[in-house]
Amino acid sequence: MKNDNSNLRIKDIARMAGVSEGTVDRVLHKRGDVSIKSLEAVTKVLDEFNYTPNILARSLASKKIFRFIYLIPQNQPGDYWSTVEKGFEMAMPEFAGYNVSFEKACFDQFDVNSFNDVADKLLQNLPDAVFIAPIFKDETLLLTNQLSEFGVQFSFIDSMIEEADFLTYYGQNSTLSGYIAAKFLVEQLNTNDSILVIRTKRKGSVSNQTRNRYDGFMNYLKENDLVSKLQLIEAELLDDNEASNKELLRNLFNQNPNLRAAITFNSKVFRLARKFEALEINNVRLIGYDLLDENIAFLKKGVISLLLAQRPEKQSYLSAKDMCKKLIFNQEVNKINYMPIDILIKENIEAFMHFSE
Amino acid sequence: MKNDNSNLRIKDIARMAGVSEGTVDRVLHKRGDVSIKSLEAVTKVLDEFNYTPNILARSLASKKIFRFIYLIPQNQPGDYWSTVEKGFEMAMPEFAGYNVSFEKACFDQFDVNSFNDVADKLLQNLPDAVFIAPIFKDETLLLTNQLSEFGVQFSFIDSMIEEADFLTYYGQNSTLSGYIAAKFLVEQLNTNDSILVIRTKRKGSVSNQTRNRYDGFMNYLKENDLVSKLQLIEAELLDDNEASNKELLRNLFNQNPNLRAAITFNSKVFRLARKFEALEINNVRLIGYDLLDENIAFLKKGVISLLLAQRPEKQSYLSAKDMCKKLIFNQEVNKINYMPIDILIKENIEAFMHFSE
DNA sequence: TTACATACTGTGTGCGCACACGGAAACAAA
DNA sequence: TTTGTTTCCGTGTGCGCACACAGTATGTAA
Repeated sequence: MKNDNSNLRIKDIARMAGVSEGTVDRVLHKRGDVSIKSLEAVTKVLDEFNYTPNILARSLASKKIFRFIYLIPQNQPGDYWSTVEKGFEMAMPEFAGYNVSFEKACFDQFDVNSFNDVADKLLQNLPDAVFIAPIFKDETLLLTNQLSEFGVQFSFIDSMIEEADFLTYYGQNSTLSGYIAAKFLVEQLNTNDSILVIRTKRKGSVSNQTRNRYDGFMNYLKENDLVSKLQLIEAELLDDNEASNKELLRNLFNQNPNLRAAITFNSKVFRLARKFEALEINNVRLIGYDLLDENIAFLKKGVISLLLAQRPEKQSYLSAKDMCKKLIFNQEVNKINYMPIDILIKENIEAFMHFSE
Repeated sequence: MKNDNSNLRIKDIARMAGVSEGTVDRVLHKRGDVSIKSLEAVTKVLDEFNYTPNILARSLASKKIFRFIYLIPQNQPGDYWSTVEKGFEMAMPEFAGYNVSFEKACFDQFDVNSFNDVADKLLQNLPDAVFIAPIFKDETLLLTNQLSEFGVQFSFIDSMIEEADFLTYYGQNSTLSGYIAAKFLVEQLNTNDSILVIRTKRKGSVSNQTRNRYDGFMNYLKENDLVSKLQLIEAELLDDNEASNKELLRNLFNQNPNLRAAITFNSKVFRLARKFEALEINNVRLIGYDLLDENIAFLKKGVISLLLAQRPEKQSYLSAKDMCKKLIFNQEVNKINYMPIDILIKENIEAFMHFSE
């Protein structure tokens, strides 16, 4: 290719190839009805000048409407998945001009049937692209295989299934984020101090993310030979019994005066913080994950020392943007994208939140 | 306004207002030659249906080319200002379709005359928008006053001049970033430990940013009553004498066995790190600013413990984007935007860098 | 020969908008 | 009356592209 002359038009290509604009159009859109001779002539000129269509004109003239659907867990304002949804909502107005429409399809993350239901409905009315949070691995794979078969592009957010032929993945390196949490948690501890590790099972299942974070956490302790020097106390809180949870914590702290740090690997550290506040537990370093409204409030108050975050709204926004790049702008995109692991403390949370709009 | 019917066209507005498309066009562009009666009729319909033009069609039909110019210090690959420039370069292809062209105008940040030269040249051939890093306050104000007079929009990056009538500012809260640096630096120190504070004057001047960071740093120490408990050792490195700098450091460390932490407030902490490496100084917590290539390398090696960053490439990119929002998409933008203060350590730098592309 | 299918190609129209141009209408001056 | 001026308004064209449609050329069968 000679140069990136981007103001070259179909008309110019046609003239140079010695054919009409219609023929060039047929080549560009692989519509057929073109003789081999013409095809070669056009392709040659196209390559030589590295023709790129004017996206504005294309979108203006085209009647094609792109249907994008996102499959994520049902959510409430302020929780994790609502932030993910916000990212898609940010993308909507930006790409509306290019005839992209977004549809939402939520499922119950604790009910695989609800996932299958929306998956079935989706397959009956195929969209142009799908974004999936693959909570249910096997069922998701079933869906994505079908999508591949029909030539429908799809992307993963939050976590990924390596076997599937997805366009992009945006998510966090959870193991690493557990590792980092450990580093900050033990920083100021002395030998024989204790760490409280809270593991909440929700409806009997532990998510991949949560498990990976725990593994990363333990890796750090092992690598730095801290397992023997620090005492690890693992406890499990019940999802629905606030009173007994509080009692449990009270006892734990009474029995372990050296308890100086606490961590939980799901996004609900605010529940722990709430208890800490109620029990007037100070001098305990508390670290958690994700920027839920309630987590942020406790971080600002100083009950939570540090939060690790992963910009969930960017995950969805960039997924959508990449899909447009691929389908509309015909650009290449990067397949696997690990989000930065943001370290948030009382002092930098304000600017961080404000910046994300 | 009734609704946000965005697929309403000029033709529809014209019909509803009982005038021709040309008249609607004249109203939209304030081109005059419209009777009061028509003006009112059109304005009424426009408001009622909250008409928004189709940006794609507008850009396609319009022959206007937007000239954006950015005024930043001359830079070398890998240094701070080159990252700022990268942000503008990222914006270029994204907005090229909308007929936006970017021009670069660099000056010597230690020579006010060079700034005045480019400012003069700029005024002789007025662009549509200007982005300025206001290194020289008074001279910048002289320029921006002229720009305001001619109705040329301008934005500040890195730092701002409050008196000027700028469109946006993107930059860091430097005082806060100094405060946070102090928090992380003293975290693991004991009473009577010493902190080395390196202050490099470049060509006799200290930038606002650097001074603010220092102030924030001292604020933290005062607020936490550490000034008396920790010993502060201030030293000044020379810009051009590596050998004597090394000697100076060697002596400092010999004389102060309690030296456990070091910090410098400009972006060149790698120079300090280099000396630390050469002198085989370990066990000293070193904190610095900004993600220069060399800083990152020392962070990964463990010589630098922590870097505070401010996403300079986002500052310029978002400035450019906001300018387009204002001038082309006719959207409102937020005036003052503090960047997040990113906390980078060995473990999370990789994903952070990769993510920023 | 005509009729008709096949293979390919060029032209025309419209997407929504910007903008030039040529007018009409009303009125004043000659 | 004619001529000119001012004020206002509608129409036509083109931006680069997608796509429908009407062709032309050639071959094949009746």
